[in-house]
Amino acid sequence: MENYHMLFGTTAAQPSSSTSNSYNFLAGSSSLLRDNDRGQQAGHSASGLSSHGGSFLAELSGNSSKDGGASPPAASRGESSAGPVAEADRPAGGAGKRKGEKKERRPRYAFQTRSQVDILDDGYRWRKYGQKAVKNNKFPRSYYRCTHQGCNVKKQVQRLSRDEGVVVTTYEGTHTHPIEKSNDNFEHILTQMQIYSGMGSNFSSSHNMFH
DNA sequence: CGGTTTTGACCAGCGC
DNA sequence: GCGCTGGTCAAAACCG
Repeated sequence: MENYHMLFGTTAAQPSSSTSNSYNFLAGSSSLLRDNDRGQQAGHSASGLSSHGGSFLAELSGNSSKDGGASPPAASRGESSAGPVAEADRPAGGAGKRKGEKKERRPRYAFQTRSQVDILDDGYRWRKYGQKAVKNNKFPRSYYRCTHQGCNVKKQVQRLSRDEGVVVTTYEGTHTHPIEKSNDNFEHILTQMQIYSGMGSNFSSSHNMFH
């Protein structure tokens, strides 16, 4: 992930005005999504989408001061307070077992890529833990989590319905361990995708940036 | 066999 | 307060 950070580091690294300038290309994406919905859910579409994208961008670009650092990292996802008994009580499901854990905001980095494959090998190992169909997108969104112990990094991958070739990947959190694979591989994946960096006014493919 | 994906259900947040 | 939507869990299926 460090690689990504470096690659798109120009956005996040900006010391000043770090709020808005980062991820301008995401703004582009939101407009794309808006284009997608083709006006269904009139009245709801604009506000809903804008709010959706807005929060998305907000979380991405800056830390919301809403909670004000309320929760230190609980660090233990597997609280599993309920034993098998609860399972018997509730067949299939029981997702919301943990209670004490609050939402802690962690940095999120998102970008669009153009690729044929949803899952780009970024050097880390991911385990898929969910898949959900989102509104206004015919392609489902996939949720992945880093399999490394103690590493709570998550990422979600979604493909735009309009542009089948465009894949939006959102990373959440920071890896606390080195990459498993060599970085050469990363270079390899660049050859099969183009990164939309919408900063500035025109698109440029990462292809050119690195070669 | 171990790890990963699949898949339906549950839950929390938000809007109405 | 209800319903919709997105995010997560976990058992079962799947795959090397």
